[in-house]
Amino acid sequence: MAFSSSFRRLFAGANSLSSSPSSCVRHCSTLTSPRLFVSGLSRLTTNEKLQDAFASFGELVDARVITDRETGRSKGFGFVTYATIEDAEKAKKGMNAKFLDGWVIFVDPARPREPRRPQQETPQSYSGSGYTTNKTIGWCK
DNA sequence: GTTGAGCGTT
Repeated sequence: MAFSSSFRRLFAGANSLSSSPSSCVRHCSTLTSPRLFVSGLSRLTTNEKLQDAFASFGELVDARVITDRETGRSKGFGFVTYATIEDAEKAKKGMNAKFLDGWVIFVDPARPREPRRPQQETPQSYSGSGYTTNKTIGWCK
């Protein structure tokens, strides 16, 4: 059978074509911070509601709805902080585009707030020989 | 009562 050889070549070509140099994207959507930004909240949603809605995904360290100081009402978004990043990831995937108080809420990784003044210790852990220990977060299973 | 796409307080 002379067909098998041409088939083999076609398959080999297709296989080599499937390798793209810019396709270095890993299926790893791990967050870099256990802090989540929740938007789309109802103006009636309060901290307890937010906490109650997100508590079932992991250990919730903090959950607060941002309220305007002048009016005392919710600004329509809030922040939730989990004990671990995995829980935050689970909550993000589990609560994103879901309903809360009749509104569709969106969960996204919170942006790192501006560098605060030198009050908190700077854990610049050195390895001993002048090299910084890179404690990169990103457990990819 | 207030219907918006928005990243905050010690």
